Amino acid sequence: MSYDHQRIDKKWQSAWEKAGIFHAKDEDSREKFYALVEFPYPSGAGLHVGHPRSYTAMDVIARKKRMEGKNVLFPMGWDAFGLPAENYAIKTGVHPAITTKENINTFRRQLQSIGFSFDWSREFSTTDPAYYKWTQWMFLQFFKAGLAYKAKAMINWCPKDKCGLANEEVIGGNCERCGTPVEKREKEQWMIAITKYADRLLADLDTVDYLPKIKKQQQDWIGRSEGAEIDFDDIKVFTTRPDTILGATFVVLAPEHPMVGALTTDGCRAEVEEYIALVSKKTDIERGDDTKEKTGVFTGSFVVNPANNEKVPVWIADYVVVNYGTGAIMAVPEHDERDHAFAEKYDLPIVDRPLLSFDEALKKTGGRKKVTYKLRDWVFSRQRYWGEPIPLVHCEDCASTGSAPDGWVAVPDEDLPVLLPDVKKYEPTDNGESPLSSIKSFVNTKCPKCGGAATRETDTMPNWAGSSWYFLRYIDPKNDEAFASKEKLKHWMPVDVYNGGMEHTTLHLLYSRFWNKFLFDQGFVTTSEPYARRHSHGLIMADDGTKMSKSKGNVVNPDDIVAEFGADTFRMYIMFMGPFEEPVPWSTNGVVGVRRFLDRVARLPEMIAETENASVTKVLHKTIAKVTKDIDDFSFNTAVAAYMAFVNVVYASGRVTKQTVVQFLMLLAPFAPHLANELYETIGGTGFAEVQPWPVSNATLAADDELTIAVQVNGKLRGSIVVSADMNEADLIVAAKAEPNVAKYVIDEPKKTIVVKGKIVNFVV
RNA sequence: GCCGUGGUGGCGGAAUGGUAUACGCGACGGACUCAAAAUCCGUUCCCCGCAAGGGGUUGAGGGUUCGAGUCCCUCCCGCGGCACCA
Repeated sequence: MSYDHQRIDKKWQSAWEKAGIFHAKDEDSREKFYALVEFPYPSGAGLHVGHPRSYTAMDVIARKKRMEGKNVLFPMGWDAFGLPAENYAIKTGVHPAITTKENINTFRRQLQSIGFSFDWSREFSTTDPAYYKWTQWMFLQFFKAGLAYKAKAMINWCPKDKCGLANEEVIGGNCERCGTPVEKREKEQWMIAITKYADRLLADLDTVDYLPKIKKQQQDWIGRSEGAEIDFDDIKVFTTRPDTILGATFVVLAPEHPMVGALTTDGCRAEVEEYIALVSKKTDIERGDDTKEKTGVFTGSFVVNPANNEKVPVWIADYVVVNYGTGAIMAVPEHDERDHAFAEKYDLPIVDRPLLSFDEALKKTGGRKKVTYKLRDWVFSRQRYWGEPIPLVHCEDCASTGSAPDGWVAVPDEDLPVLLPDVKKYEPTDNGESPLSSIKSFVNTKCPKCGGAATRETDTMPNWAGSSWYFLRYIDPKNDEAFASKEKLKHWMPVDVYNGGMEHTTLHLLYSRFWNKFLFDQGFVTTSEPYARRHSHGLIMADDGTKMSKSKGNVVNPDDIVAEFGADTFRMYIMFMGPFEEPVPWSTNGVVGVRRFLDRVARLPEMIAETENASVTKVLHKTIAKVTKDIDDFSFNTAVAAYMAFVNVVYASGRVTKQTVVQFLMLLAPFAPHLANELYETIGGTGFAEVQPWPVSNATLAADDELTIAVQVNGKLRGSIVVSADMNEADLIVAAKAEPNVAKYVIDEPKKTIVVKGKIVNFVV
């Protein structure tokens, strides 16, 4: 009998839905377990095979935890603000809300067809006004705490998306979304002071269980370095090597440094202005290219090196960046490669002077210890339509009376959400204004504070806003009084295991940790860290090892695999294809292999007998132990291999007891839940597999009574002997020596005999 | 350039310092069949050998160890992150 996957998949999916067995209960005496996957952006292309890799892994874990008696929360929702829906609207005129709704329906249908055990009763989208009401409310908490501020700053600007970007959204000098090289633009932007949390975001990594590479990447991104700030007259420089200060023969400012104008002498002004104009035209990539020759220009001014009172010239060069340290450096050509190259090119002195100690240098110069971070504040404004409106009003009157500093007034809580208005045109503008700015009825409003005429902020939030706190909303998704009740937060947080892509390590993962910490400080959430454990999955590549892409036409659609081979085959193959953290190529042949395995499983009921070989019982208990451990370790591929090995043993033996089959089906249920339920029902089981207890390995039954011991001579394998497991060491050595082939090599008494229990006897002769 | 990570059959991959190549794919052979498919059973790292057995093999070269895919050193290649961050 080969199994009819289409019938079975549907049957059990609707049975689960009807019984509501995946609904997490807020009041429950069982221990809670919160399993989280990154919620998807519901794109028009539908689900990609990459999505289910993460979802299947966490579904396996969630299903196992339920069988182990945990109260599991495993939710799903939609991160639906973002550019593709907006760009589609520009092309077709269809409102993003409509496309988003359609795409969500497609995604939901696809996810349900794979049989994920999500609690659909908690589903929401970040674009729901009932949700973004709280995103806006949280932004106002940042604003009220002084952490959200509007500032004129050089920001990253994507000329294609016509939108400002956060530093985290610039990948290798290119726009994270579209790959276009970013430009620098000076713009007034809402910023959030994530840098105030730099030290805690770094230090608290010690309190969480993240993959080491994830921690490392966050540490590098935060980029803490200890050094000193030292005054060369009015110029403050930052250095990690104050000990080298006697060799500092010039000072370099970044071209954007505020003191450049004042320091430039009339004689040098034309040249300096020309240089600054030249630099401002460069993209980040051009400027960051350290293989190119360094360029710079002399300001005409000199300052005093406080360590030796020597006059040193002040230069401007774009190898110094304005927003790190103080934007100014002391150049020590003798100790720094870059300074050396620059000094050689412009014929500046290179001197070898003795080193001071760190403290000596500070004392001599009046310098201060200083810690600097590479992390920058979060650029939070976007000049696009399809995002949460920033809930602030600008009032000139309040600005002039001083009742609202800079005139920015928060929209009162009772007026939230500030709804996204309908527009006719979605096009972003070249002048960097949001499309919302052309809607008079939205822009013109009354000041909540003084009642006078005022205008709304027209920038929207980045798509990272809604995803920064969604894990909190799942806990209490229908609450209208708060984003989530304190009691429920206390019950469910933190997330026990969170899986997602490495590409979010310095974006979503960092932002949401920060966001949660802020809410914690304000007393709104109960844990300082949102995720106790973080894991990540590798990309699924096309069968030729390249990235799947629509343009190459090598994208695998999960629908096709589910329809042809069944949901369980799809799930198990995705888990079997390779180590979970590594990128792996898709192989349709591999899918066929897993389907063959499930066909073999489907025939197990035909082999049921009154008794079974001891080898079958033994391998069952070994398999239970291995699979249990492998799932906990995210080692899903070897768990699947263990299932296959078990079935191979049963086939070789030809018979198996019903009891063993039931145990095996329960063990299989997290990976292949539809087939496990069907077969369980076929052999007379009652109730869902999902509510059966997780099988327990019996160590006595799993133990071997006979062992194969490898016998080595000088570390080289010369034979093997089968002995009873309880044989003592002396007898074992005698038996090993007696092995005929070994005896040829071991004639005299061995110099040394090494016995590795249960594995090896090694004679050194 | 710096940091991290990896390199194992024809392919995807497995292996707490202890029998390298589990499991799957592919290939080959057999059974079943009028035949094919499906299924079931075998074989499948390389070399020598009828066999017993022997030799070699985890990117290259050294080392530590009774024993190294695993640990250490040097080098080569792939992937990821950061990238003039002072």
